Amino acid sequence: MSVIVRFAPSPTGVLHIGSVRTALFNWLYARHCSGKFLLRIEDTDKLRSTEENAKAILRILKWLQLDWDGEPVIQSTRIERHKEVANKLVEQGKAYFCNCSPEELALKKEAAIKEGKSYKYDGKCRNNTTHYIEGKSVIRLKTDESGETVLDDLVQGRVVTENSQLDDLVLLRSDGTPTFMLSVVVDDHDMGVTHVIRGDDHLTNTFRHIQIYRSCGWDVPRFGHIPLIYGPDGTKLSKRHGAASAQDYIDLGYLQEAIFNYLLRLGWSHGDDEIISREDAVKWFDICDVGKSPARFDMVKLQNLNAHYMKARNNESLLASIKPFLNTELSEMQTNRILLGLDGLKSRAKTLVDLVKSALIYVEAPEAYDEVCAKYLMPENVELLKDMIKIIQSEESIQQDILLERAKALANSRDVKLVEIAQALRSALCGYLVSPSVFEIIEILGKDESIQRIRRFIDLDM
RNA sequence: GUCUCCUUCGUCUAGGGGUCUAGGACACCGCCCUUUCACGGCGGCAACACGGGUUCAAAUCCCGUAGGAGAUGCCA
Repeated sequence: MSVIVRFAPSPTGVLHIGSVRTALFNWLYARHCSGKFLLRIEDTDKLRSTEENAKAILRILKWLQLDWDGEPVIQSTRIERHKEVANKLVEQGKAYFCNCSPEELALKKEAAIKEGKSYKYDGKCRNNTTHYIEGKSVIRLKTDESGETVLDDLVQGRVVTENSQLDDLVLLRSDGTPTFMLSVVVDDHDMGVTHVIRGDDHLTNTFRHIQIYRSCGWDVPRFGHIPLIYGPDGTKLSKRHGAASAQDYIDLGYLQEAIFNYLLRLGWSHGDDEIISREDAVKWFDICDVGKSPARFDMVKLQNLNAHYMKARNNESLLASIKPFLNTELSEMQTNRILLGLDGLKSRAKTLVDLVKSALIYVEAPEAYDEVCAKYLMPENVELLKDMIKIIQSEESIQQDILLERAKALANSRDVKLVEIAQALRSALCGYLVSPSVFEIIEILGKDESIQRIRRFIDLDM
């Protein structure tokens, strides 16, 4: 039997980073098994679903290179089919019309809570031969009242629930629309899904889903409930923790391969391997190896991985990734300077945002200077800078090694440390005191631009 | 409240009865490299939630306890 999995996000909001991991695990499992990875957009909540959200989901999956098979299934187009299944269950006596009003049920629930009892629908309409009332009736499933339902979960292991815990869930709402419980089961069945890999928050729902499968007489797929991702405080990762959506991480300047690797290692591992390529991930991944315990999201570790993957990228592709973060178009000269400077820049950055900030030295002269730079405007430092201007002017080649040697000689003759000259130059060239090698920067900027920046700095009144 | 699940360094994890004086990675600390800061190299700190069993032997199996999380919708 070939494996068919699916990712079924609802476009009611932005794509959560936890959902991305669910998508990733589904994709990996499908590719590992040479199976199919299907996509279904669960847009039945028409009030909250938007076209933009749906598009954003597809865009992010593409960005992460999680390619899906076939066309995405749009759940809202399948409502008639869902209704058909619900009505058939009524005909077969496996479901029934319930005319209890939401208000009535809310009261019962409130009363139950007051008494400290657990609430579940009391099945008032279950044995009535109630007739359908337009706009009022819902269809409820006749859930097994006794016995137990066993779930042999691929991740969580064997989980058993007493059927008495389950109540008669709503299949079709009073407005005639299907609930998630119904839709998800019907669609998974119709799409031929063999393995349902989803977040752990669905685990208890699964017992209800199994009831529906059985009532319909359908094969129950295998389930794998992956643990949720927590924030640093150990509760479900959310907006409150800062970045929670996939787009947030893109905007923060994380590379696709870093997010892939990070999410992969959250709850899954392969011996001592930390840096794992897509190919190896596909080769090694198995849903059974996913851990049962939830993991906390660690931004710092993501940053470390991101730094690694930035260093691993070639400069052309890094430049392409940086461009969306720049608010100006680059001239050819600026582009070339950045390309040359990227080696020195990328080992110093954690994110693309960092990288862009530091790359600005190759785009334009400093707009402002850090206060600490003022120190290098003292007369003796200005003298050093003037000497450096002479050196830069006189050298035929301003190759960084040569400049370094000349600067060392200058330091010697003036009886100062090289660091004094370097920091003075850095102030002039960058406007701050942390950067790649100043001699490299001079080489890349060229004689004219370098001298111009130094002169401008010397003339400053700080 | 009820149901379900989870618990190894700060974090992600390896481990599945003896090879565990518990391994790796991130973070942190120190040293080296060094024109700054990074990178890189070397080293260090640091964990089996607790209590009972089972066993010659338990991080590993069982039972409790504690803590945490999720579910408990005519949301998905």
